[in-house]
Amino acid sequence: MSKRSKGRQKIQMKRMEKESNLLVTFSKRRSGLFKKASELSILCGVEIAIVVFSPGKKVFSFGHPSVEMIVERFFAQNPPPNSSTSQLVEAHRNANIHELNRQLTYVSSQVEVEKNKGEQLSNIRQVGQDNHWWEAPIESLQLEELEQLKLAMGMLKKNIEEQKKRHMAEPANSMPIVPISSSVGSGIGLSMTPHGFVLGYDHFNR
Amino acid sequence: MSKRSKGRQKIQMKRMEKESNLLVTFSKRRSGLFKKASELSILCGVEIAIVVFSPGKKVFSFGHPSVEMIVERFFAQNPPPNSSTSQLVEAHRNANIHELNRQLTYVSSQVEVEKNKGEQLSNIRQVGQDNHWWEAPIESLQLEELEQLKLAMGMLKKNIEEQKKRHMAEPANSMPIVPISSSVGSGIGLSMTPHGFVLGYDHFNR
DNA sequence: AACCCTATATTTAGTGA
DNA sequence: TTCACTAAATATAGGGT
Repeated sequence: MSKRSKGRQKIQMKRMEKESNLLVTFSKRRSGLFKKASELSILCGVEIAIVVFSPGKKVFSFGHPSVEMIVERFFAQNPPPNSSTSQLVEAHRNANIHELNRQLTYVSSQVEVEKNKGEQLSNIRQVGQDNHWWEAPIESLQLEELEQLKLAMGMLKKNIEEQKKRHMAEPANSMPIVPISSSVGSGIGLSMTPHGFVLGYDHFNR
Repeated sequence: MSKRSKGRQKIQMKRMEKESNLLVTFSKRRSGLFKKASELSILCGVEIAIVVFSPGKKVFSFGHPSVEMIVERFFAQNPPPNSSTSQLVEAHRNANIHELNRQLTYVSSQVEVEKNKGEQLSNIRQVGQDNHWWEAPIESLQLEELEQLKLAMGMLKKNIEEQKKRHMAEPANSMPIVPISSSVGSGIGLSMTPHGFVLGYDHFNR
């Protein structure tokens, strides 16, 4: 009970040996990667999409505003040679699911608004019953609500994950899910910095 | 000169105010994000693609094996039976699952931030911890936002249920993970590659 | 804008429950 | 498999050049 951990250890940058650790690491890092992407998106107000195939060949994605939108943008700038892809995107755009997407986006925006309000929140007051929570100053209660929301989100997410898993994914096998994605753009850019490796010309000017 | 630096400072999770800092931050974080992606790819031997639009609207991408390939794989997993329409619809459904997942990830991260902020901001008010609104209606809480969320989630789940029914056999594809490549912009081609970037960058070491 | 530095903020490998 | 924890490894604001 004294030394319970040796702390984080340095690892070689090569494929992990132990499959078990690999799986755990994948999960942790994927999560961290998505978080970073989310932060980048928020902090800089930019669009980003990520698509990852897990060791089990399942697919995971992150996108803001959405993977589809980014794909569309991509193609809008640089029409793809292969039309099958664009067809998919096209079809997707017209899909009925748009409604659902819209709703989630809406909820998301609401949370965002709430966040900002909460920031300047230190003491407050009323919430007219007629006021929409996001339009009127909110009180501390919201923090609890957010707390609940967070919890609920986690639960629902887990639920979805569960359903997804039950249906497709599976024991040591594949059974991929097929989503959307992106491709090349026309811009130029890409300039890995730190120590070299700059290509392209990104003159961040507006 | 005593203190040349205050060290890393904590920042709010919201769009950065100062455009100048935003640009610098974007550059740094994009770089970090790509590095993380690269590590994930190497450590776990998985495929991943990222596309980001800079504040200046230029495109940056990372991909292993390449963004294009991953995109293709995305759509290629399920070979077209015949009707392009059904295929598209099918792909669309699958895509939706991930998109939703992605949305949840995003919103959750936002809520998380606010939650933490809220914790240190107040302890006022306590909602019955055992009172889970999604399991039983709560009286004192007029959570319109949660209502919205729940509604959206409900639809989401319903939608997934449907997809499940429609979704069945799907040959697991394998597709070996190939070496490198990835490209940026229309022909420029340079890119970040997990196994060493083709342009000398000291294999991510500090 | 790209880098360098430094003091912190975050992330995460390894372990145990 | 999912959490929780801890300490070491990294990532990065902020400030200079």
